Amino acid sequence: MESQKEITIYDIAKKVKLSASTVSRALQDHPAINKKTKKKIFDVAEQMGYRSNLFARNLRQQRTMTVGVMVHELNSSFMTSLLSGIEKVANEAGYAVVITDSSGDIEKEMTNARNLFNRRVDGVITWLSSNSKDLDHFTVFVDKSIPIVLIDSLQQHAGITSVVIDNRMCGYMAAKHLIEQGCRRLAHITSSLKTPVNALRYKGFRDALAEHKIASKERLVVVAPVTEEGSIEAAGKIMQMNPIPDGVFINNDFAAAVCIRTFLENKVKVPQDIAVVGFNNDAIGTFIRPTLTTINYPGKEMGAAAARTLINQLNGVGTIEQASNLTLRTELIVRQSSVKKR
Amino acid sequence: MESQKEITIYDIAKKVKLSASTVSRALQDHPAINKKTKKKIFDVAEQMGYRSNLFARNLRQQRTMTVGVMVHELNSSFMTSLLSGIEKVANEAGYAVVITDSSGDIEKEMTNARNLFNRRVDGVITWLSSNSKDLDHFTVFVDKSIPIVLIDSLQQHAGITSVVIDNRMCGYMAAKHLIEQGCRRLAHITSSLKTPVNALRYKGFRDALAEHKIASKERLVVVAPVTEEGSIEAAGKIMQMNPIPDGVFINNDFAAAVCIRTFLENKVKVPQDIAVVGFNNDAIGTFIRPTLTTINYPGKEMGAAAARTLINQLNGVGTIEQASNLTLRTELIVRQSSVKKR
DNA sequence: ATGAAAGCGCTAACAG
DNA sequence: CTGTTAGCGCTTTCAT
Repeated sequence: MESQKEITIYDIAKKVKLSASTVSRALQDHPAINKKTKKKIFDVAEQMGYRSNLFARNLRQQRTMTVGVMVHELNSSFMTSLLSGIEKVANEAGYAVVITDSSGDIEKEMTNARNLFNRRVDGVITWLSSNSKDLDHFTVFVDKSIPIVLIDSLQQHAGITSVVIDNRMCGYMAAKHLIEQGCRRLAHITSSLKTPVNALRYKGFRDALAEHKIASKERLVVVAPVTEEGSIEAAGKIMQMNPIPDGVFINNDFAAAVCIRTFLENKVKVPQDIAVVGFNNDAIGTFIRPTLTTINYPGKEMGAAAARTLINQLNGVGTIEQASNLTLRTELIVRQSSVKKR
Repeated sequence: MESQKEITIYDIAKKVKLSASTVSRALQDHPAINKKTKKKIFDVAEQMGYRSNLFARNLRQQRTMTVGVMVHELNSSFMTSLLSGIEKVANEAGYAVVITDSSGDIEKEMTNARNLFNRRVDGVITWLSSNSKDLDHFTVFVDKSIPIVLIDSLQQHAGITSVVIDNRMCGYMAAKHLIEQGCRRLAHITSSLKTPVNALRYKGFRDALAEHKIASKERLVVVAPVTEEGSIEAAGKIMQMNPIPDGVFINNDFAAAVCIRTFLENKVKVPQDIAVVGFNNDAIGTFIRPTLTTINYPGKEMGAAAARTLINQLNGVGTIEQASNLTLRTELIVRQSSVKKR
């Protein structure tokens, strides 16, 4: 059927009776080539079914037009948004995206880093697990001046850019909104206060309380894993508080959804008795009743921003120092679960 | 700090006073190389910070150890499962995974195919949008004998393998289960009967009815888009039927969740008045009350199977003809929404 | 405006 | 067991 043999620029050169260099230049739209010559070469290339050989070009140019993406778990819908943002920007800039998933395994993470390194990716975007990990496996990249962009990580490291959201502001917005709805006894449910991200959200939460001269009591904080059982238990603890809080900021939409259900099952009205603000803007928030007030976590935008930052660095636009930390705006999405006033 | 210059096998060869070929062979663990020599070469390579240059190797071997993944929309959580399955298998076999997303845009899909082609991916895995599209942009791959695996598509095309689930069986299982629960008047909600996938599910549904000598009435089928509004409307239509159906198979978990909510809001009890079976095994199914009986859609397994099939083809194990259609087992997950009997 | 020639780093006959 | 040699397809000085 088809010729199995790949067409090279030499084949084209022979056909048009010119040198390979000229063909190469024409194909790159080099200015110093005669317009007619170019057109002819393009036509012949098309007709012969030529496709450029990227490795040969890569080998020559010492770059791959590829960005590596390392994630520690390929499961949440946040991941899809992130990837989608990265893919869009990278593709538009002519870069391919290769993904690796370490499934939370630190060994595999190192292997993946090594593989990407060997594949000579031009840059790396990575989403580490939330617990503070050291960045040793990235030093290979740093040493070779391969740019790295970290997503949602507060690690500070020379030569590494981070794309984050303003977590303190998120906590602040959540609490402020609850206060504006008339809440005066605010609780917080979180999976842990040890991670920098969560700690910052809690700090913002307290800042808002302080600003409104509301005492923030540590015993109104419930630490619980983000599981169905954990959240039911957390909701139980909230309901046992005396007096019961009139507003709660829950650090995760799924947990918030379970809590709301638990509250309602126990005749605690939402938002009348207790107003609820979640976190993430998961699809679940619009499904449940009352619909869930939450803070949007802009996954796709973060992915896009990370890719854009990386590519700018690759193009030498904007030095690494210039923006070693990019903070994206988040927004409060007000729905029914928190609105006490009309 | 570090030498910016890349170490090549020549540098190693010079250091150990051997030829580059020997180094190359040693690094590949070639059997015909002295153990001691190997060890020495490995050590020196390690110490000099050598990393193999994949393009050079690719250029030489005419393959990239890369599989391309094309999806038509990078948003559902099904996508993440799929990718996760693909990534795992591909990575274990030493392949990198590059993803592209066409965002439902047919133009972009063709460009992506072209790009992957130019990047010389060794094989392609793709998930097309459900409406029957022609496969013209894949002929380039077929012509060059680059294997392609289609996911969840019933397209039949020479040289293209499909990984699918048994959709007819899914519909059959759903209906059979409802019948076993005592339902005798079964309805079906689907987004369309025109897609082959949905048509097959409906066929299975009817087959089960026929098997139990239950009349299947076309007017008990509701076609509605999978949106909140669409599903509320569909639920309304079901409730207006006279007599009201005592069981319904809804082709999507989200739609099923909305329907259940709508039923309950209208004092139609689930499962007592109407038993519900959904489809997909979304996370939402365990969250709602009653919890949702559904059919598991094995995304990760499909991804893994697709990758495995592809890699087998690349390795020459199992010809294309041998398994041009791989059907994965699905299972019914029984939860509260369908159980009438104790 | 075009060509000649070298070389990117690696692998695989072939030869010893 | 190891070395020699050629070449994968492309880009890019340096000439002309």
